[in-house]
Amino acid sequence: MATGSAGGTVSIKEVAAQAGVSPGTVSNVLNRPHKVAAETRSRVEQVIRELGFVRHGSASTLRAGQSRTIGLSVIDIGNPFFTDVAAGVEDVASELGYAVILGSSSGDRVKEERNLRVFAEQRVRGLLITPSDEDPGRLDVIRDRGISVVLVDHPAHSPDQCSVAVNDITGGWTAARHLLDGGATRLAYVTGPLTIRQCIERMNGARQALAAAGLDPATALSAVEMPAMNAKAGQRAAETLIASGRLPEAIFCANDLLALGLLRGLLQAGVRVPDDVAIIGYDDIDFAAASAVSLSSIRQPTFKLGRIATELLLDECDNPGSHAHQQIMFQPELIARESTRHA
Amino acid sequence: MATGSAGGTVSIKEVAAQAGVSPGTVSNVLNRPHKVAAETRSRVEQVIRELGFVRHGSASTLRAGQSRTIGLSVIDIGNPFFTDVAAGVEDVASELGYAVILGSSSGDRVKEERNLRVFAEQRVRGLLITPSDEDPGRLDVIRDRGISVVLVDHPAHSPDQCSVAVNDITGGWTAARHLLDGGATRLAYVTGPLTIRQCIERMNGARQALAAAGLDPATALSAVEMPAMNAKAGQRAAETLIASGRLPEAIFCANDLLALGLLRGLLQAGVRVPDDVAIIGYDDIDFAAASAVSLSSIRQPTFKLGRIATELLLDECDNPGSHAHQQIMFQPELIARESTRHA
DNA sequence: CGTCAGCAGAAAAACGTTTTAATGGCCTTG
DNA sequence: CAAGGCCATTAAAACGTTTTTCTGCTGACG
Repeated sequence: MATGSAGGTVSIKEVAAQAGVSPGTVSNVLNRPHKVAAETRSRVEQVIRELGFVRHGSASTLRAGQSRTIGLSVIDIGNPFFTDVAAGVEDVASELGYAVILGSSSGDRVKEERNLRVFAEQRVRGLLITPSDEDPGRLDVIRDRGISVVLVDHPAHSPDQCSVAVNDITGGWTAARHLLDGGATRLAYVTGPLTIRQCIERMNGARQALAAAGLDPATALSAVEMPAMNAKAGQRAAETLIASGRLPEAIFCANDLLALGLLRGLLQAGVRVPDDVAIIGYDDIDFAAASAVSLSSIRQPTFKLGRIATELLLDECDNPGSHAHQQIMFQPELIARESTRHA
Repeated sequence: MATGSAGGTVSIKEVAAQAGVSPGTVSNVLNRPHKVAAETRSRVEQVIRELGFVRHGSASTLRAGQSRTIGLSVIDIGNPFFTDVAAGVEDVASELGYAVILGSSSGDRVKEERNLRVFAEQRVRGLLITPSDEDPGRLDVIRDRGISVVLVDHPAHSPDQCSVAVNDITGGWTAARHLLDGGATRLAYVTGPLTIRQCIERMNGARQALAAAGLDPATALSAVEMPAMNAKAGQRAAETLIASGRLPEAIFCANDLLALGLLRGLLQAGVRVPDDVAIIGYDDIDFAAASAVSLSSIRQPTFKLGRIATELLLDECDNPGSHAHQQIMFQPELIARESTRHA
């Protein structure tokens, strides 16, 4: 009941007039209820309900100098990894009344920059970003405006900012170690662009594991670099590998999307998994367990990543004085399934 | 180069002063470049770059009375169906310089309402929403403020608004028809809450197909209603069906997530698919083709849904005079794979 | 040569809030 | 009883744009 169907938009002034108080008092009811006498407060609240008043966010942002929105810039919203992160972010933000502005760069530098500009225009309160490369100047548009930034799935290089990440070196190490344990000595690494930090570090981790096992990483691990990190690219990687004539004994994929595409490509070509080739992915997305041959993977605490990043960001925004920057690093976890079942 | 590292935030006034013009002229350079003499314009643009000026979106929104943001409210951002829609939306919006505010309701009425309020506060230019139920009053907070709404994956009931949907009756009909073609006569329908329109209509479509085939829908199709529509719920549905002692000959799932979970559950219990039970899902998400037994499904033009909905919305916003409301209805498409392979 | 149209730009008001300083009433205290 | 302090509230300025109205100026035309 009591929805103001007054057509147009009702401002704080009209509420004030109707309640017989000044606009300032209405503002106080909204933002510092304890400063208003109980009786006045309830009268104002009553009028607010009757008139269906909704605070004009832009006016509030303009005057107060800070907004109730945060920006979220991910690389690919089509990837369940980022979707899970986004769900975590949305969860916390919505709880606290923050709006989340979404930007997906698709790995496109121009698009990422355009998104950052939109965030800057909106004067987002803070920004959560999984940077698509190492360019440190990229975020200047944002930082120049004093907007806090938390890096997601990317460790901060300096101690003056927060970050939430998962150790990709360990992850790569674990994956390769697992393949070695299965008896493989000739490995391939199917990856996205090697400009992406995650791709490089997972590879480096794998190399370290090979070296530690007494193998020469240069010959024991051949990289297949694809321009994208989705299932389609994985399928094309399968074609490439098959066309090359000599399949490796085991394949480590930089993410599950690549792995699922690769798996499909190989199975279609009559390659048996894991008998002919073992495969391990990365991220442990929900669908990894349901694939044709269930996919071994490296699990990351995705939802948590989003939640904690958002909590850190909002803490930094709300308590600039007491906030201590944190660089949180989670450890990934091996999930062994059929695709790497040892003989 | 030429990034204004002037720390704080630079306003249109400072640009004006620096360029020796009035703030109004700077505004014109920004919004109506053709009204400004070429020489003046380039001088102002030069200063804008030098100072690293970025328009304050809130001030602009406040004064102009309209924002450059749109709201997107979906039911479950974790579902690839909505993710694909979101990708389409983001694509168009970002191209046109609009920011997308994301809200995921998780089917929770309270959360949806909270999100709508946030959209209202932000004075979004327009709203794209997949309503989680039929409640017509839900959107009043939005419509009272004159914000355009386009329904996504939901046909509009009245001709005074736009909608983009896919025919769920046809989809249900097609799915059931396909199962009947495989020789099944005892079917089950694994679905989410039957308060969700899509779930009901797909069921009704299936029933019509049964009736048309001379079967009694009441006995030939038993519904298994789950509280959620994700893989976990699908797996639990498998347990339910197995516990019931008598498996149907074929199962139609209201979406692919349910189907994938169900498939996994059945396979783990030793049920052979499609030999013992055929399964068909809905949405044809990317992962349907890669599952243990590749999943037959009903494909919807998801990305397109998002793109077109956004185009309609922005057309409605930008040309309120000439805009003609459209209720667009796509037809779904059967994708037959192994999970319904006929004997 | 005078008038008028057209154009570039300036000045100022306005958008809806928040916030600071000011006001008046009431209670406490000496 | 007077002075001071506290409290709830008000008045008014400010945030950074956009937009409308207005002012000079230039050039064209009769």
